[in-house]
Amino acid sequence: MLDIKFIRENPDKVREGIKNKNEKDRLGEVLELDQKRRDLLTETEELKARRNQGSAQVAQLKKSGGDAANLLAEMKRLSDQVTLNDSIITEVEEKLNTILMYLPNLPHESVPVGRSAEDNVETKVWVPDGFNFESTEKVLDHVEIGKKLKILDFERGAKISGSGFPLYLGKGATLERALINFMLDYHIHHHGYSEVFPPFLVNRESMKGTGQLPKFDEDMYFIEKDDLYPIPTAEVPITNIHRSEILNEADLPIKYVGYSACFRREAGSYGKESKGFLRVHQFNKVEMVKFVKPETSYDELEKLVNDAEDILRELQIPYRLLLLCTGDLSFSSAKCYDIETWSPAENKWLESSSCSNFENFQARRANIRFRNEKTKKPEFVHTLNGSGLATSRLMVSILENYQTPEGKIIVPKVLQKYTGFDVID
RNA sequence: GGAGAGAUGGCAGAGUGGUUGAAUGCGGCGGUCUUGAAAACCGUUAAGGAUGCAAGUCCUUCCGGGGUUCGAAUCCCUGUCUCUCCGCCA
Repeated sequence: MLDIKFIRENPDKVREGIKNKNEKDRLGEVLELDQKRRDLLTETEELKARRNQGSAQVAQLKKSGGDAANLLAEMKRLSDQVTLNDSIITEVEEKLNTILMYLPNLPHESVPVGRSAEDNVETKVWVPDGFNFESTEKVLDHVEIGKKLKILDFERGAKISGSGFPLYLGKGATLERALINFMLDYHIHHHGYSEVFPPFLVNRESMKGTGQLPKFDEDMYFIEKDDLYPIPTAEVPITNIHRSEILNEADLPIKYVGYSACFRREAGSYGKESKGFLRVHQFNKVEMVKFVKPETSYDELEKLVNDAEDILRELQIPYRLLLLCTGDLSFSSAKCYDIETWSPAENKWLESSSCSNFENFQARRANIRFRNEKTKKPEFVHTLNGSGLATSRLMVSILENYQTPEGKIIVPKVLQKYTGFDVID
């Protein structure tokens, strides 16, 4: 959520940011409602002040045994007016708030302006020693090799739940588990994150806090009976750990890493793009979340990206880094890097991680603050998060990049102590 | 799922309709004393909003929502959460 004061004072900046994000501009309505609200408040608060004075007078009169009948009648009228005004104010505030909740975060000035994914900027490509994009070796895609080695079974997953719910079998299941454990351990021991294991179902407030609601209701699974949402990412429960709290400045930055299953409806996607792991309703992800002081958040973003890259370098998976342009930036984020891993069979890059700085957009929604030691006043923190990483697309890259000509899979060296085997055949 | 108890400031904990935004204690901050520190003593210490150049003034908030009343932390309804007991259960 954007600061209404900032909007009021910088309407042009806000307008430009919204436009660059290809979002709908409802600034006129916002400014109008804001003005209306303030006018009503001023008027009503004056009435309330009079009511408070009157009430004190009544108390005084009663104590001294005087007659308060006339005063009480006048007070009644006053009070009715206040009640009426309050209900109008509530109405105006609700309207204003609804629009504000649908306004996107503004892009940071360092983000390239662009319309779509075409305009994203590739900032880095990393490949293991001896890697060659032009390799002519025949590689089975992850669905074929998964079936052949009996480690992935998309058909039976579909039978159990529906399409997009992968079933891992045997060494495939072990490899998935190993990958998750490796990534968690690495972030905990090499990057200083503390581990959390969050709930996978969250309430409405949590979903609003991180920005999934109200705008993206259609993308979420929802359990109506209990009013709970299966999480689309661990970002939601982990960021909400500190909802409505005032943190100690000395404790910042706070860095959490946690695993969760992620549930996404992915309504409207179909065809080739959704084959196998490429687009699924349930996948596994290790997520990093940071709460930081505002002036450090862009440095923290660079570190966050590097933490995610470390995993790929350890796994020896080719990847590239994209700086997203304004038009491809998500609703809540001010700046975002995507990390894409290489799929030789698809002959393209697959998004495996997304690392974002939300500045205080989420902190405002979720009311997450810290007490500034100098001013003694609470201020909003900046929140960041990044996948470190999602296993599904990463698994595609592993199964394809570690394939031998005979159709076996070599287990990446760093995962071997987690799997207990070094080859899948 | 059933029965009961509870939710108050950073923490603990008073307060059952009228200067209670809230006693008291702890903690924090500033000061006195001290060579320094501790102790003791004194003072200070919530958040959000409206208005104003500012000083300030005013409004709201005692888990959330609704109600009664001139006036609600306090009374009524409702939701959520916590605790205790019973039931069920990985």
